[in-house]
Amino acid sequence: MENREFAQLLWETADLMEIAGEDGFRIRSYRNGASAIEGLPERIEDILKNPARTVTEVSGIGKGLAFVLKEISERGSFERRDEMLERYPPTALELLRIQGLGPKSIGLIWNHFRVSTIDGLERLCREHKLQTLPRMGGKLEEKVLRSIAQYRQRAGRFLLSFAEQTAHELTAHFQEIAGVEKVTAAGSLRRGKETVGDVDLLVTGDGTDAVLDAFVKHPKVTEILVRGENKASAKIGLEGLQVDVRALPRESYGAALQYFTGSKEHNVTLRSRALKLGLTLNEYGLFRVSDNSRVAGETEEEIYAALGLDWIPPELRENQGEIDAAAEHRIPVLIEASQIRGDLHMHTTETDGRASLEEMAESARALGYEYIAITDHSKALAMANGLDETRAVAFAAQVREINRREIGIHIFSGLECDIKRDGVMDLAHDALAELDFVVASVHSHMNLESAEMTDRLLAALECPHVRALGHPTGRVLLHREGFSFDFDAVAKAAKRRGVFLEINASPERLDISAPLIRQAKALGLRFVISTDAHHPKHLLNMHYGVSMARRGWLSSDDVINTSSLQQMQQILANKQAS
DNA sequence: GCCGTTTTCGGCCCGACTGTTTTCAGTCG
Repeated sequence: MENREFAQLLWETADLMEIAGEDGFRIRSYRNGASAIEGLPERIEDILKNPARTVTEVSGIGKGLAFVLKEISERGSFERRDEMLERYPPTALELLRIQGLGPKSIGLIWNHFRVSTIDGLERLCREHKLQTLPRMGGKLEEKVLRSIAQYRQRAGRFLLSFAEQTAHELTAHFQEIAGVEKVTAAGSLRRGKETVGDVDLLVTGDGTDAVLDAFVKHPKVTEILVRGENKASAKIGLEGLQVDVRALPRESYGAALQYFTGSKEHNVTLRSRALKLGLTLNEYGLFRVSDNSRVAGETEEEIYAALGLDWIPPELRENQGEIDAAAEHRIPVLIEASQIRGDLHMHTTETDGRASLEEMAESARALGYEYIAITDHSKALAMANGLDETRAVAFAAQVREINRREIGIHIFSGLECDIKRDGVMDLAHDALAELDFVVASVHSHMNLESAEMTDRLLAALECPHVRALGHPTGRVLLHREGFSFDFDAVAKAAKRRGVFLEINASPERLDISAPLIRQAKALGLRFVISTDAHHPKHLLNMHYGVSMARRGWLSSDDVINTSSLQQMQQILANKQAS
């Protein structure tokens, strides 16, 4: 069983316990444990199996959770979870996604009406039965109905790229208002998370009231949720992305930025740390408990410093070891987008791309890149007119010819070669040998059993010409989970074979995720960040991949396409031993 | 349920806003 699955069971049990109205601190312990497991670079299962070790080594796992993890490993569930599922049907968890209802209300609704589904809840609202419960009224019924409609439309999350675009638009609009000083996006957008639930915009200056006004009157606003003195919330556009705009006094800008950047778990741990130092932290600043005097608040750096910590890059703020690392000056120097010197995965009109090789090369050169690899599809993707052996060999010759003309950027001949169902590469080895950079990817039969998929990937990695594993989990954000396989085994094989793991920067994929990046880095793997561009404008997606790499604690050394052209030529000339 | 340079017991993060109420619980971030 994978860490993600252990964590999932703890998360959902914690939610059910909250609905049952159990002790909040115990619930928090379950969530802390789940979070710790998700961020752990090693497999829980391995620790459990090793008699010389114990899972209580993991901070956040004590005797109680150790017992729970053992039980999960043995039979896939545990006593308290079973008990909770006897009291509440699992569909009740879905109700937590409906805005306006929390665990207390969901528990109450279940106890009174035995309703635990979205459809049932909708009926209660339409028949005005919800308002017969204490502290519930007609406005709540309306709000819940609206929330249900939106929930059904899009399950509440948005792609990072979409949220970023909305934030840019509003920021530009607000900055034209007189008196506005700073407009900054906080929240999961600032942390570079692959999907975003809502956008937080922080505004300072004298024009903040005008900003809140301009915001709620913005033509794209479809529903105003809150309009207070310091904060306004509204849904934007048909998609219903929620945007929160907060007006702040200048002296608490840093505190608010810190507070609203989150994550929630990071902040909780930070505030505990503050209390131990006799300080209290909120969105207005850091204060002494004894006399309420201000210690810090204008910048994030001074807040972290007052807590004895180095400044922590937003991408790391997930309460997964970054606070201890900051206390011990172990925060790595993270990779920056400006350090990327080439893009090693893109397509052209030769297969399913929208631009020619020359156009892609020219766009990459304009971005200041030193090199690119053209990696069109292989013949298994017939729909995309994938290359067969003859075309692949001819392509390699064509690229050698272009490079002789010195066009201002070096081109590596590449291929995104399909991994067939049985793990065999789509093109013959002697054709692959002609190419500089072969990316191996799965595009078919994604629903194999985990063991079969693992064998398939392991077999592909044995091909001596494979240099990178493309979009390793195959996930498509908000649409499709990644396929299941033994990541640990595959990563170890990739390490042994000298194969690089791709961090696919396409905003719909962002594959692999930060926890997997950390897990792979712990095994000593190196990475390549690639856009998988099918159009010149997609080359600009590189920074999303860099965000993922940063969330995975990577430095420039971990990523091969921060290398100079000369270094890259050496890396690619050095075929791995086999 | 976790944790310990004040603790093996007694703590455990903080505030704004809303709706339904007349003093506050629940939700949200």
